[in-house]
Amino acid sequence: MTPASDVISEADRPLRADAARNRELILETAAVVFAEHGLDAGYDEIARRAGIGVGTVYRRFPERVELVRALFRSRLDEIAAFGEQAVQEPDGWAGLTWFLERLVERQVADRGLKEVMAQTLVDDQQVADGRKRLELVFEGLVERAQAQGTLRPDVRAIDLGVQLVALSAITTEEEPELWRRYLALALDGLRAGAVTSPLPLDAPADQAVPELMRRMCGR
Amino acid sequence: MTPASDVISEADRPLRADAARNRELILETAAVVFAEHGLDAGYDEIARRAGIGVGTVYRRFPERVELVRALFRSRLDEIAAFGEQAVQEPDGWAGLTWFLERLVERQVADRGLKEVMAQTLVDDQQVADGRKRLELVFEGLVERAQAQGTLRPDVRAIDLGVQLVALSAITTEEEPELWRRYLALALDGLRAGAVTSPLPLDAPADQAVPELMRRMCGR
DNA sequence: AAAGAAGTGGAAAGTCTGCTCCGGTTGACT
DNA sequence: AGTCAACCGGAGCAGACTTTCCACTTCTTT
Repeated sequence: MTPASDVISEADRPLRADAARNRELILETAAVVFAEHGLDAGYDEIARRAGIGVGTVYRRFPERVELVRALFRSRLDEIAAFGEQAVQEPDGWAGLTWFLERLVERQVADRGLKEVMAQTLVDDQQVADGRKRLELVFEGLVERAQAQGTLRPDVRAIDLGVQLVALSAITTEEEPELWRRYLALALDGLRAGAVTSPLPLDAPADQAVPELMRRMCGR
Repeated sequence: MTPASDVISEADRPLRADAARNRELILETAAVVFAEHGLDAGYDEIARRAGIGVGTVYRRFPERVELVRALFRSRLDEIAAFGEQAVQEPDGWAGLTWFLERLVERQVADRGLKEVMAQTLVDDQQVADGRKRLELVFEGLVERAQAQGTLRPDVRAIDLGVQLVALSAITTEEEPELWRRYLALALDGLRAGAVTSPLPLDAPADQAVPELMRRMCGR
């Protein structure tokens, strides 16, 4: 059908100056809108706030996933970097709790980020890599704190992930920091000294996690 | 305009046999549908499953709240009864945890119930009374366990309510009981012995609770 | 500066969802 | 049994949201 050269040139051709400008504008605006309304905010909201037509948004990002990818590829690495920073702290418990606080702070401030971290709308290599990196650093922190005897030995990193997503729903307009109270309670239950009896179920299997996270984010 | 007698007779007139039958059918079906999809499930879903027309549902319950009221008035009392049963147990901690388990079980099984308990769609005296009764019995259980020195003294009943709603989102098709693991973790953080440092914030103020609950139920 | 390719805006078409309305049916009452 | 008000079903209307389309503008190239 179409010669291969056409396909390549079509994909690689640089955007026209005004189109490139608009692309940036869309990304900036979408970052704000997604943070407020989550990943399925309307395109017209983005267009309106950016002061451009809806058509322009659809032309640049015909698939919503593309927009999401473009926005969150770097964000996940940014978050993982916090984890690597937390490893610097010699006290495993202190490092872990510091990391958890940073994570919830981010998720509370950005609903879109929360949804991306909770596995919704994935299927991108780079996003998957970012999340994988995050998982690894998370597991490292957990295992270290357990080795130091401060974190209870019967939890896995995914348990903390689940609690994190649950916690990040605990905010209000008037009391935006409320989650900190419940994080403190949860942390007191995670200390090695808090163990009373074996946990009644195993941590969720890997393949169950995506559906779980989707549910926790409100369908 | 209309004579007063007309208004009265209109309100009091008993339903025709077929209409009464359908009303029951709607209630039965709505109980199932609300349990599955939450309080804003579509009326057509209810109609379809009941094998009747949408119009019939709308005619009988023009306002959704009326349907919700009719369904949940008794349910809340039923739940409060669990609390009163829990008081029988002399060990305050055992009674409280037993009660919490019953609550989450119910909320996980019935999304509509969860939303009603979480203060959404209220403004009915009887529903408000039911919730009030529930609150009181809850506070009683909390205070008793604190007096017995098993529950940490720095939490209030509303804290348990918040954690409960958060926990009841933790379910999956394949692992419906998963919430039990996280309830166990939360409980370990609620024991008197788990206190490490003062909680960083106060429990949410009463007037902040409705918005909080609404957010936690997914908008 | 002229030509044409690329990009734009927003009106209009398409979709989805909640609700109403009315021709036809059923049950209650005499 | 006949009359009529109450009730039924579901086609279809209204409004919100999503997506496409194209006449017009802007940029790039020669």
